[in-house]
Amino acid sequence: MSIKQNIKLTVDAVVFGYKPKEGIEVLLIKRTIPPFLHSWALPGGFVLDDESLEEAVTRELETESGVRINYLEQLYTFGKAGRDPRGRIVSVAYFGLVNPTNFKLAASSDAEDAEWFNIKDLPPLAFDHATIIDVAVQRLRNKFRYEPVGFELLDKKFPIADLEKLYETLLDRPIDRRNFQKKIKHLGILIAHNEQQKQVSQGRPAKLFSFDEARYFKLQKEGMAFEI
Amino acid sequence: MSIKQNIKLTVDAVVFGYKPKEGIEVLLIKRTIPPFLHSWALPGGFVLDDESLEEAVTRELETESGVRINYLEQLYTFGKAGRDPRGRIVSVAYFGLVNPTNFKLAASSDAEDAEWFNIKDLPPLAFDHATIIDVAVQRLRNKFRYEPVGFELLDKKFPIADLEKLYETLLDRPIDRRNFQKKIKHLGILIAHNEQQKQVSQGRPAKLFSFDEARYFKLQKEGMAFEI
DNA sequence: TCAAAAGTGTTAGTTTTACACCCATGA
DNA sequence: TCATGGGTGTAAAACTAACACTTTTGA
Repeated sequence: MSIKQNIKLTVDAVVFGYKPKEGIEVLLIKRTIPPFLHSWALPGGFVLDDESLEEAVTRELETESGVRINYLEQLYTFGKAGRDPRGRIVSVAYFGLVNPTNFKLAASSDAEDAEWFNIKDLPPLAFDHATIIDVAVQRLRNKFRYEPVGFELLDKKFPIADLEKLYETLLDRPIDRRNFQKKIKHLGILIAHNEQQKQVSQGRPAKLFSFDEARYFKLQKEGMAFEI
Repeated sequence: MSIKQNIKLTVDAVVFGYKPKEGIEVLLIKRTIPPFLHSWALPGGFVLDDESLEEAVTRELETESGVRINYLEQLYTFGKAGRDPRGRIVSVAYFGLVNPTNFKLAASSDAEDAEWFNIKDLPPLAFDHATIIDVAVQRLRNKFRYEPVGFELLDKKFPIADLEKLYETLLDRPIDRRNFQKKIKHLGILIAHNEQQKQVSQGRPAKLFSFDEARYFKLQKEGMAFEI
């Protein structure tokens, strides 16, 4: 190839987790190499010559934080000159969802530390990672308006109130419990179980539901309009 | 920078035009250099070291086809190894909309020819450009469900039927004229003019409308739910 | 028996859908 | 005067929004 081009390519992952008690969190790692040594940053790194972009993100996520993820979509490519002090570096950012209770975070060789941070309370970040997270948060906040959301974020079986809280968090306003249930049940994505939540706090124990995966993924693919 | 990485970065543009009579068309150029010499392909090319991705697409579009565009959004980044026979080349694809009647296509130095092709009738394409166009068409087909569409595609002043035909093309089914008008007028994005369409064919001449740009761009930013 | 959270229906208002006749123009 | 396409309203049905009392449990 005769082209002279001095651009390097990286990938970064914005992985969101949801805890009904805490809200929406994002996975950050603490850098062990300059630039931005010891700063918090998104997991990510250089793409190898023979791996796909998806393989690169998955690999970096696993080696830097121990998180193995099954939902990842491409978010946006950030390519402004000057976004990295080392030179011209273009980064393809990915957007992931996980249930954080399924993992023990394991900072490994490439990262000093890996932690969940509430998106309302982020530390100073390396590079333009704050911007990338902003874009990802917007994407998340739009996503649930045209596809179902929750499968990757909640436990396998969950009380309907957890799903409702997720939607309240995304909408950033209270939702009427009865109308929400009508709407969600009408979508047909929930399966009711004859089990009740083990008591964690006071009050009447809630019935548990899970997602009807076939219908959930069908709606995810086809799209829908969710308005509440 | 110590990293050894042998990946090159290109940009490609999927520019859609709309002609009420013909439907939705995409701008293609005929290649003057190998690989895929003389094949039809998307306008695009290598990113220069000191330009942003947007600058790169705009430049390539203008030099290859003479199209100067004012609506461009990033579409997706295609990075599978093997998508380009010259080596590992990652391409950031952009999505653009123009009114094709505003331009004379001018194939220049870098392209043998530049032409509009109906998206239902594409020639064989270079690289993975057919896939890229597929992704762009999906994007276009989703776009009008959550933002207004038409401003970049139609004439400044247009009969409401042109807008309706655009939506029918995107939805790929007929729309009730009266309900469509109610819906669109209710959005408040149209300004009625006291002018009538110059006769092009038979029948009663239509009133002309234009977009209320302030309101149009407000809805575009905020999003909306369009269902008809 | 009290406090906490879950379960559950009805009504008014709004939105959506389906549907057909008359009007202005050029041929 | 005919053919073509444009302009326009109403009624039934579906959906959305607002609202409060009862039940189950643990403390």
